[in-house]
Amino acid sequence: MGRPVTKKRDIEIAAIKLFARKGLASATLKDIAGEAGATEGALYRHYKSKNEMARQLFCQELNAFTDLLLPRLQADCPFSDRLADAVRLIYSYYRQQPDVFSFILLSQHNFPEHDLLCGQTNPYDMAAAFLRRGMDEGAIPIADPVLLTGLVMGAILQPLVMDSYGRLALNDTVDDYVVAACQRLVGDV
Amino acid sequence: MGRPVTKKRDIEIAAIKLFARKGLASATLKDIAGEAGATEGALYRHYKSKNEMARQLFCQELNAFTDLLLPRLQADCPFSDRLADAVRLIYSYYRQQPDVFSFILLSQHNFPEHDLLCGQTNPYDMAAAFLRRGMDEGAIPIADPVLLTGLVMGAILQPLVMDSYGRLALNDTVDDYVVAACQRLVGDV
DNA sequence: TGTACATCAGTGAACGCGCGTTCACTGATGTAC
DNA sequence: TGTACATCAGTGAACGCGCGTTCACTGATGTAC
Repeated sequence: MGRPVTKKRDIEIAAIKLFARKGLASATLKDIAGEAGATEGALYRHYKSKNEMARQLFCQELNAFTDLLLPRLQADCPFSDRLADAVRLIYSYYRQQPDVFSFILLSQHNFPEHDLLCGQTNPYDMAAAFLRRGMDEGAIPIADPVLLTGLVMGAILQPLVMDSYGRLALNDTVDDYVVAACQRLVGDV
Repeated sequence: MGRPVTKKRDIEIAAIKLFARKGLASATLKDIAGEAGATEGALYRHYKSKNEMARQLFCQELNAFTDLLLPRLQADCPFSDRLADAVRLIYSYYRQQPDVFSFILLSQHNFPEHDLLCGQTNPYDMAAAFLRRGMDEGAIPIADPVLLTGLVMGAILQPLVMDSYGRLALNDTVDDYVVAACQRLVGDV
């Protein structure tokens, strides 16, 4: 039997929460240690440095999410069902773990090259491939898949950003509307 | 005749550029002074502090932009023309001043209360009012204006974000496609 | 026109604070015999 | 079972660096007479 409980998980949860709410640069180790009920030194028992911790948490959480998302995007069902599934998954993931989701969203541009290294795929490439397949299947009109990815991802994610900044209160009826809006956006036929 | 040239404008341009590219917290005064061809002390001849400078630049640039946008949104022409005008203005502004635009986009959540103070209106409220009027006029289906604002703003802005991070190359044909996509998205009739 | 003074953007060295990081130490747990 | 030792998460004080900020000083320009 390995050593029982450590504070590693507490530190991770605290770090994700504070990174999500204050940003990577503004969340200090003092903040994180305080939130986790540990000291700053404890952090270095589990991670090499603050940046290394942030990078590792980012990859870990991003991969956990894309492991759920990818099967939905590649499923064997009509394009519009796959799109609806994906939107609902994203919104449900955000509702269950808002800090994790905000952390991924906010930090995505802070790890320049490691985007590609930590996982086989990143969400943007996955979305572009998904849309490209929809075009190949004749489910949606031909267009630049990368541009359409931007439009769709933006439309899906912006309401979540607005929710996390208190500009919008997400309720249960929202998902259906967003699904329908995305289907209009891609020009579903 | 007032004093001739100072370095104030150089410092502003350098600050906006570095804030846009590195973020408020990561762009240091040393960076900014170096980029502007000045010393760190020179900055304090024009601004009380780094944060004060950032806040002032943000308000100044945001107001300059909304002064252009608002008339388009409130014009006396069909709803779909107003929408198209607004999209084209945004994309043209971004193309002409990418650093300014990225700075506004990135910094928008860093000035909690001053959003409302520095100008009469913020872009999200303006967009929501614009969409509400479209619904009142019967130009688009009734929906939650704030949610629809999120969807539309996200769709419009995300391609610009992707362009600034090199994921997407904006060319001249993009604007037309984005305009059409937004019209589908709002359910234009 | 020339002289004395005021103003002010800019300089560059210095300062002090807050940050990430280090380190000697503690104490609890697991292992060997 | 009991004793000696190894391991390792956690502590908290200390360190040094980089940052924003300050300040005495300079030099150029405008103004008064």
